[in-house]
Amino acid sequence: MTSATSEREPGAGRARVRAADVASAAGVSISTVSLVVNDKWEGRVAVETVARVRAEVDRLGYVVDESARRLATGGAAAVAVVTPAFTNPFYARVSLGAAAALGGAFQVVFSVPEVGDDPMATLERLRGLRLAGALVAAPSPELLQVLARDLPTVVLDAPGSVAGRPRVDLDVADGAAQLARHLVGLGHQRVAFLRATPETETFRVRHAALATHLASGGASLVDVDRLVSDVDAGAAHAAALASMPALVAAGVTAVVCATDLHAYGFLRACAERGIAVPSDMSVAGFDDQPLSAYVSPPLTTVAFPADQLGREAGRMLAELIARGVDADSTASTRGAPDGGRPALAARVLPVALVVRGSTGAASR
Amino acid sequence: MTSATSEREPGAGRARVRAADVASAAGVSISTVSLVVNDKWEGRVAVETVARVRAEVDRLGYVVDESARRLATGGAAAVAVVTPAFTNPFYARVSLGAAAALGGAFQVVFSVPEVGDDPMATLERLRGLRLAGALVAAPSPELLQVLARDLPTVVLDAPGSVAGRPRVDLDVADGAAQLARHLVGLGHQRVAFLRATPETETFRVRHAALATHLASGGASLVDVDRLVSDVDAGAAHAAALASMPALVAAGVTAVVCATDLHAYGFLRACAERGIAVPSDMSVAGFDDQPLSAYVSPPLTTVAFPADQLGREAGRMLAELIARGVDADSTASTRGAPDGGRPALAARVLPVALVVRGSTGAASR
DNA sequence: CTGAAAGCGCTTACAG
DNA sequence: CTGAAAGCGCTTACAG
Repeated sequence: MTSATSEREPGAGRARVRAADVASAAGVSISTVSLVVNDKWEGRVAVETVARVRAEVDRLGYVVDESARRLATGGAAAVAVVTPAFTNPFYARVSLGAAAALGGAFQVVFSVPEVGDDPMATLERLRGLRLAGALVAAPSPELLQVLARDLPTVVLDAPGSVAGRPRVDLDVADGAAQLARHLVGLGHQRVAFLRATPETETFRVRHAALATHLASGGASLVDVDRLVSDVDAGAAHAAALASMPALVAAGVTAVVCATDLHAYGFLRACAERGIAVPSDMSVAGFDDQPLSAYVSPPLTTVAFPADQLGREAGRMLAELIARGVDADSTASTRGAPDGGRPALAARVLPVALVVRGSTGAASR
Repeated sequence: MTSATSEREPGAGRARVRAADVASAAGVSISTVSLVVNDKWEGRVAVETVARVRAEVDRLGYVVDESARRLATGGAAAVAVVTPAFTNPFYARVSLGAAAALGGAFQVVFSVPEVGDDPMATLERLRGLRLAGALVAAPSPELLQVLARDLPTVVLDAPGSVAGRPRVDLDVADGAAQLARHLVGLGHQRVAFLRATPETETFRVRHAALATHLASGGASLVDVDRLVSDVDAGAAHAAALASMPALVAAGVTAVVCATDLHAYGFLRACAERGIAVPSDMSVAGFDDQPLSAYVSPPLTTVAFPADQLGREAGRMLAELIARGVDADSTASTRGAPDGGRPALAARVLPVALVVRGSTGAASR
């Protein structure tokens, strides 16, 4: 009672209950316990026995050891969800959607590159987990290559990167087109783009499609120095402040931001510089984050169906795994529709422009 | 070539490399491979042998199977991080901090209650993972009770709930006090509180401490009907709109919101109702979310050190696990300082009021 | 310095 | 309907 360490041996109370414990308590064999807890007893174990085993399972609080189960079955029960940023609510929603679609059948492991470890190292660690597959959002090309080598992989939001790979994309280009038409309709002639770093495919497409559709509407995307930042409101704010003079000098009347997060920072910079939105300057983003309806003014943005993206990709991955087919062979499946299930190669989700108060008629 | 299914057998290419493969390739035994990959070879394996094994490990791409390793060592290599909401950036930052502190030694598993499964079911699943411990943020009392029963657990941000349990708290009461003094100093006499549901301890304390310190400053916290919502900007916006007339009728000049997320919704409601912030109404929150500096006006709020909270709790949990002591025995350690390490019972992190543009002198 | 063997807790044919 | 036994891929005394 006086010594804190002697009153209880270290780790006491944490002894796990094993199938053997349940078996001896119920007076049956381990095999029977296994059959019962895995619901494979029908026609193989007497109902009374099942009841007896279940009672002991409850009483003792038995839970199957996943490590042992996986080792025995050779099954890979985990799926990795790899996203660029944990703190970005967009990816949180994507992850949630994926977990909803996969959580029943697999343990979902979220990779957290933000913690600062080398993504490759993370991957190595993941490989030890007997992964059944992976979901990779907006990946860098290197990451993609390593991951998909021998693992069923579904890629999210990486428009145009690797053809023929199972993937679900957002129709980012169409979103940019809608936004371009909206701005042209409002009379904007000179538009700038607040770019994101690192510049993954999805950002490149947003930029390029915007330029194309602005041009076909008779307007132009003007290049402004330093109008680029990480995906972070604070960084975007600083970039906006730095390039504001150039923006004004170039006669820009509308700025499209690579993400809503960028737009928040840009909006604040306008407020601080006395630039009225939208009367002096229109501002728009991409994502439609939950908060975008609540900033001032509420943000015009291209809405991406985050949870649908995650859910859809999750479903696709589940099917890929069920087929027992890896990414490479799926790619070659495309040319040979054999009347079986359709190829999984690609799915594009529609996006929608949401017009709110941050865009308006072009100022002179 | 024509049949998509015959060109490759299901799952082909996914055969894992085992220690036995490395062993035979290197001409050594499995034991030696194990010793080498676990860096336990010094003084036990010849350096040339080590080199040979390592070469084969690299060549074959061998990664130790975690399931087998855990089974063999009996080690619990995973730690669960349980937070109320995945999509709330505050908890994302907390989780990141925890992962940073624990990620090296453990696999960190994030529990995602938002997916909609019963938290108790989640817990059962977690138990099969050979958890070494758990971090639980702002838990419901039931959850806490089940979790800590036989698992080293550190509780985060649950002020005043369970005494004597290893925990790290935010000095929420002090934050509320600072905010109360700030408002009193600005001349506010009638203040309202936008409450959060579900009302966990941390929210109760914010509310109570605010009331107390407002009172001691000669001001009062007035009760306003329907001024309550989920932790969500949209829900808060609706609640704000609904209670705005009552707020005005009651002569309230400042509203403190349970979280910044609530404040975003409230701010928008003010904008829509033509209530100027801060000249007509002051608004403040708790959290200091990354975005709070970028809303309009920038939000006065009590800053919580999210990553420090996660990191600190992670460190504490790691020590708890290293000691091989569970939550209960730690509690009893408190009364018996035996010259050993200090009790882990509690740690309180300071918080700081951040004054921005959303609070100002009380309107008439 | 090296390897054969036991054991971690399961699942799954297989034999009764 | 039930159980003994092999095997999943490791780690770790133990014996050489």
